[in-house]
This record gives sequence, C-alpha cells and structure tokens, in this order.
Amino acid sequence: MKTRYEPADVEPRIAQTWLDSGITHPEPEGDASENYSIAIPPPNVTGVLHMGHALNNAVQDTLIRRARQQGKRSKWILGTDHAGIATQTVVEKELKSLGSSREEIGREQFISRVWVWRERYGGEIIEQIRRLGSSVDFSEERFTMDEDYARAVMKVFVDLYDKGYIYRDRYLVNWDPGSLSAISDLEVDDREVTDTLYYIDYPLASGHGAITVATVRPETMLADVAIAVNPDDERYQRLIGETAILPIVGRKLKIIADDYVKTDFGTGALKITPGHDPNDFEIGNRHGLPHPSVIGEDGWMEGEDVPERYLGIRAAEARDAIVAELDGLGLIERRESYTHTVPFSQRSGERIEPLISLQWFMRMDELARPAIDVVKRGEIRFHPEGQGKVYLDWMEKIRPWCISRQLWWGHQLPVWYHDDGRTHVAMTPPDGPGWERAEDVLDTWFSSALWPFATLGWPEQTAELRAFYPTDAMVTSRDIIFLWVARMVMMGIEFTGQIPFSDVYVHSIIQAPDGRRMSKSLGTGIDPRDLIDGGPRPPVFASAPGEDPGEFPAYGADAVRWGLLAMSSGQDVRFNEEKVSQAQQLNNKLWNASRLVLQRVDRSARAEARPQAPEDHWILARLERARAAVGEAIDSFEFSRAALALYDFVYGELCDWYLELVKPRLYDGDPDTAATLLHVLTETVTLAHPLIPFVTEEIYGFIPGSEGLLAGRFAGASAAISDSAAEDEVQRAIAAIQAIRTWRDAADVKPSAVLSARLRADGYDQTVAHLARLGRLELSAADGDGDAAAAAIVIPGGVIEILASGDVDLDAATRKRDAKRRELESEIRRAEGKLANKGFVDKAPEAVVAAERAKLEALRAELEAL
RNA sequence: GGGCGCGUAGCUCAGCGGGAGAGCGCUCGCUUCACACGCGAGAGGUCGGUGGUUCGAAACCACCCGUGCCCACCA
Repeated sequence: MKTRYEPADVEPRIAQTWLDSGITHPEPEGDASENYSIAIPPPNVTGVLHMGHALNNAVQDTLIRRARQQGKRSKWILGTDHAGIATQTVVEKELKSLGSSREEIGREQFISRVWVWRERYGGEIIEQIRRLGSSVDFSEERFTMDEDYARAVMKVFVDLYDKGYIYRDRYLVNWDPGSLSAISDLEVDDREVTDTLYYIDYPLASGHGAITVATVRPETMLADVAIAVNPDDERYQRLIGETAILPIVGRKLKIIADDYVKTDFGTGALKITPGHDPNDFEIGNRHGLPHPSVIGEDGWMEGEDVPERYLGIRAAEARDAIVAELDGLGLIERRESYTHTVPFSQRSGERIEPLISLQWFMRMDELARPAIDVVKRGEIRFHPEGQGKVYLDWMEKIRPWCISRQLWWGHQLPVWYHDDGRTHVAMTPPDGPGWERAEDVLDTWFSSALWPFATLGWPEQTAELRAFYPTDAMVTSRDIIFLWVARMVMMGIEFTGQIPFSDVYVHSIIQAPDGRRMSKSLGTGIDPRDLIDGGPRPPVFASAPGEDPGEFPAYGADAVRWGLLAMSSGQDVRFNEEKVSQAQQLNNKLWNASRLVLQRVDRSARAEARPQAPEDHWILARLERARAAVGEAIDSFEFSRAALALYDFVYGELCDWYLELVKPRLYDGDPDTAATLLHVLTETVTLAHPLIPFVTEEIYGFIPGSEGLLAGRFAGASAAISDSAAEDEVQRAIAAIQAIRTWRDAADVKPSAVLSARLRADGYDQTVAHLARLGRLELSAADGDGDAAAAAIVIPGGVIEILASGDVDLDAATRKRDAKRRELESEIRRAEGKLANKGFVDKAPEAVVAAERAKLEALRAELEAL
C-alpha cells in the first residue's frame, strides 16, 4: 500500500470489478414495495458528461448503494434519450460539413445516418457514467427509440387519442424558424431586445380623424382584423363599435372593447392580429374574429392579404418597406425605442415567430388533476418541499401541449391521412390506397414521460415491471420539473394507475465559481473528466483575466462525488474546488488510517468488537452515532449533511483521537485491540461506501477476512451502543490533552520536551497514561508534597501542576494563566447574571436552568483550581 | 406582476429559540515510526438594517436594503 492514495490506479479497476460481479443487476423478483429502484434521467445520446450529470449521478448512486446495503434488491435503470432536435441538429451539422443536407439525402437515409451516428458516439456517455462509479444496471440499457419503447409510445398516443385527449387543430404555436418546427412553451427562452415601437394612425371610416396604435411589428398589420380598446377607457368610449381603415390594405377594422387592453400602455388602442400574436389570438377568439396569416413558416411574407409588392420577401424587409410606405402616407405619428422581452428558441437560438399552424395537441387539464392530488396528499414528496409548490402552481394552470414536431428524428406519429380528408390513428397502418403517414414526429418529452415504466417493459406485464415499478426516487434538477417530472406523474397515473415514484429530489444546479451558469462558450464549464483524471481548468478559474488557470490534479471520481454532494443543497450553488480537494484529503486520510491498522495487525486477525479500554467503548459509540447521522441524512435527502458527518467522524473522532489513543496497544500486537480496530475500520468503510465507493471498496479488499465486495455487503441497522461513563472519561481526557497542548504552546515549550508534572484532578483513572503520552508529561502521583509547582494547567476536574524546568517560559505561562483567569471570570459573570435574572429562572425549562447552574459550578471550580 | 430562495470569519458555506461553527486561506510551531493531500496551537465575526415577539433571537414575525432564480400574454 502506497503512502498516498492514487485514485487513477484504483478506480478503473474497481469499476470493472463491480461490473463483472453482477451486483448491479438484481433479479426481477418480488414486488416494488420490497425492492428499491430509480430510473436514471436519460442523458441525451449527443451528450457528454457535465457537472449536472456528475451531481445527479452521485446522488442516485448514494441512494442506490445505501438501499443495496440495506439488503434490498436495488435496480438503477439505465438508458439514453433520443433527444429529437438536439440529435438531429448534430447530425445535420455533420452532413453540412460534408457538403450535403438532410433534404438532399432524404428522410430514410437521414434516419439511418442518425442511427449510425448513435452507434458510434452513443456509448460515450455510458462509459463516462461508469467512470463516475455509478452502479447502474449496465446489463440492461434502454433507449427511447428502441422497438419495444417505440411500441409503448405508439400505444400511449393511440389510447390518448381514443380517449379524446389528443386532437389536431389550427392554433397559434411557437414557430422556430431555426429548426423549422413548432416547439412547446417550455422550449422557449425570453431574452431582452430593444425594438422600435411605432405609433401608427389608422384613419376612422367616418373620415373624422384617426385612432393611433402602437406596435413593434408593423409588418403584421397586414393581418390585422380589429382594433381593441379597454371598455373603461374614457378616451375611446365613443369609438367603440366604430370602424377604422387599415392603411395600405384598406380593410375595415371594427373597434372593439376588451379588458385585456391596458389603458396606460402605448395609446391604449391595440391592433388585433390573431394570426401572429398569442394575446391577439385569444382576443380574436373571444370576439369571433378570423386569424389570417401573412408570414409563412420559412419567415417570408405570404398569404392572400399580402399586397403583391411585399410577397416573397423576408418579414424583416417587409417591416422596413411598410414603415417607409406609412411614412410616405404620413401615418407614422412617432417612434420610440422600446426594450422588452421576446421569446427565442432554446435550441436554435432564433426568435420565435408566432404562427397559426396545424398541429397535434394534448389536453392536459384532466390528466393534471390526479397528478395534483397525489402531491397534495403527500404520496409524492418533493425535496426540498418548496419545489412541490412550484409543481402545483404550474399544474393548476396547465395548458394544452403541442406535441407534434416537424422533425425527422423521433417517434413518427401513428397517424395516416387520406386524400379524401379522413384521418386514421392506430398502431397499424390502414388498408387500401390513398393513405399517407403523417410526417411529424412527437416532442421528445412525450416519450420521456413514459420512462419509469416503458423502460421496464410496459405495456407487457413483465416481471421487471412488477419488481421495480413504481420506482422510489426521482433525482433531477429544477429545470425539468415541468418538462419531465410533471408529465411522468400524469402519464404514470393514467397508464399504470400508480405514481411513478414517491420522492422527487430536486438538487442544486452547479454554477461556475463566479456565479454564472456553466457553459463551454462562456469559458465557465467544467468537464468532470478533467476533475477526475486531471485536465485543464477552464478560464473562469484564472486569478486574473488572461492568466493561465493551470490544471486540475487528478482528484478521482470519489473526490468529485463527495465534493459535489458536500456542495449541494436545496438551492443553486457555486462550484468550489476546495470541497473536491477536501474530499481528496478525506480519501487519503482513510487510506492512511487503514494502512496504520492493516500493516500492524496479524493476517489471521478478524474484525470483531472486543472493547478493553474506555476509548474502545467511546469509538464504538461514536461509530454508531456516525452511522445514524449519515444514514438519516441520506434518507432525508440531505447529502451535504451526510458528507460532512462522515468527514467529521473520520477526522475528528477516528483519526485525531481513537487511532492516537490506541497506538500503544496496536504496536504491542494486542489481539483484542486488533480485532476491535478491524471492526471499526470495516464499519467505517461500510458507512462511507455510498458516498465514496471506490476508496472504501479498495480498502475493504485489504481487510483480513473480508468477503466478497463491499458494494454487496449488508450493513445492519445501527445498534444502540453507548457507555456514557467511558464516553465522559474520554471526552474529559481529550479536553485535558488539548488544554495541555495549548498551554505548552503559550509557554514556548519545545514540542519534544517532556515536562515533569503532577496530576491533581479526578476522573483520569483510566486515561492518565494518555494524558502523559499525548501531553508529553512525566506525571508523578499527587501526594501533596514534593517540589513546588511552577505553573498550573486547568483541566476538567482539576489541574496539572508543572514542575520547574528550563524548558518552560514562566512569564509566558503566567500570561497564559492570567488570560485564562480573565476568561473564566467573564464567563462566570455571564452565568451569574443569567441565573440572577428572575425571568430566566422562572420561565426557562428546568433542565436549561439546571445546566446553567452546573456550568457555573464547574467554572467556579476551575477558577478555584487556578 | 406573481412565486421561491439567499444575505453568518478574507473566500465557499453549515447552523435555524438557550454559551458563534466547518473547509480553504492566514499566523506560529513540528521530518511525533498511517498520512506534509500531514500533525499541534492560534488570530479572525456588533450572524445585511430597523422594529417587534420572548426570561432568552443568528435563528420566529413585520418592514426596509441588497442579491439570485422560476413563472407570467403589456402591444
């Protein structure tokens, strides 16, 4: 065993061992109530691992390993998502670089090309997941485009259509001119844009004056169908019901009244263009207005309402031309610069063009109702709780979902249209001539919504489905609660009659160290692999702009996992490398603590708790507390608490004190000590294993008598071991040793100097040797006589008298004693004041008052001893 | 416009009704036979502000200031 733990030497080997052992593949036996399962949020096949995945995986692996330790059949369902737009875009780019395009090679060719691409690169992310140590069931990998999965998707579509949830309609959609597809509200980002707000006069039909409207999109005026004002707006009362003339086109526009119109914005008069604006679309519907269109799906002007001179030019050009024409007519009253937010496509980055389009929609309100109830009733719990409210708020006002996409890569709709206008929706094509299959595919999230059960073989009633559905936890980040989590709940209930999972853990989004989002293009993104195996730090780590940020050391997957868990909380957090480094040190510490034990115990020794001394009882009690603390933290999804509780135990109790106290007996080769140490070591790596699986597995392999893999080791429930007398004694000894060290430092005593001293204190019967060794004292019995004390160190229950020695700076020691006295006096005053307060004594709980009294007594005794 | 958070040591954060904590950084000391990715000791905070509840507030309430995110249809 090396003096340093080298994760790069260990982790890949251990990962392979786990893979070969089969422990991650449970047999599909029993039912879901006794088993444990998690469905992984399927990464995109185009994906590479990012920090979000790393944290997401760390959390799930911690949960699944803990469940496995508790003896449950535990399955972590693995798979990837076909990710419609993202994947199509990547392959299209590749085609473009070859000088071709999807249009050129045609749909069939294109799709087979995507499959080839997927074969080649789709496995990379799986490889990366393995490198993280994630104990997913690698033997069964799902893909949302697999045949079985596709069948489930088709069945769901057909069923929902038959039930009347899915329908086809002309509706205003978010049209993405970049991907040439409709997209859902959730795939849209708002960005701030500065536009020109034009005030345009629309002459009144009466010939008396004009009504002025404000718009940032004059080109859409060709599709205006009305002008709306607020019914309470006194300025326009008399005009309601009148008619205005649409400039350029000459169409008559009725002036209508609608509450939507704000009186304090623009002119208070709003041109109504239902074909190109979501609000106008709603207003138009309320008033039974038509919704003509003047902009096509490609962003060019088209339609019967477009004058010939504007046909076939881009909307942006049309805007300039129309503004020029209006200027010529003297109808533009004024212009204003106007900054507002407008929607952009998340994928293509293009500005959304709201268009009337014939699309497939899904009515959500009825499906939402039971999905709301299960959260309200607490059958599905969100962690942190607040996220449940976010979910409920969204569900309460859910809107129809546009599920068709004008893409090629995805689940093609099981829909056929006939020349004569008939529509056939079924799992199988219709008979006879004249039918053609719908070209559209489904929104990727439609298939993702079936993930927890379609991955287990649904709609077949498979053994896997029985054993592992419903799953237990869903681990995800906030940004896909609506896109994914909500839809899984709705579909799960609708098609299986059961909730798909009982706990939703919403983890942090890891931000760059400077608080910006992590992104490659910003230079803020971190590739977890660079953290694990070593690699360049991104520019954001530079101490000054332009400076070389250097390289990450090879921290290893354990360190990255522990670091991320320690960082994470209920809210977004900034990445800080120190936590990863802290984890590296923890791993190294555990490694070296193991070396201490393993190099000194006999190979025939076996782990068994055989406590002899007070510190043995103490560490066994502390171990149980740590097990309880870590376990409870994991069970309540408080991972940073779990990580830090482990750290505190390993450093603050095991290494700093127990190993130091036990060394003499260990060096003596005492068999009881060896057995107890092996027991403590085994239980420590077991308790740490869900958080840092690699290093603990490696250590476990070196423990004499260890059997099988730690990853498969059963960790029983915490036993109630406690020995308060021993615990008190050791705590007292620790405090005493610390006091001695502090005193020595203040008195300028060389660390190597051994001082003669007398112990005049009670309660150290079994720990006096520890005081002497770790305090570097030559202790003689307190017989009252002997040399005069040169100084006194206050320890719990008495003092240690230091006899005169050239090693002691008496002045410094005196200063130290005086400082201590002042500190004690001040604390005594505080305690006395508190106890003199009638309110405190009368109203505070008795235990609190008693504790305060005891504290005062102890303080007085200490002062007295000085 | 609604909603959810957050402001605690130089930095990143924990604590969430009874004597201010961790890691890193900083200072001093130490080749102590597991570990210098180490060991020991120490400095450093009017817990964003104001008011209130309470015997007692960093914690609970109100308001204010600062800050982050999510949702939403002001042209």
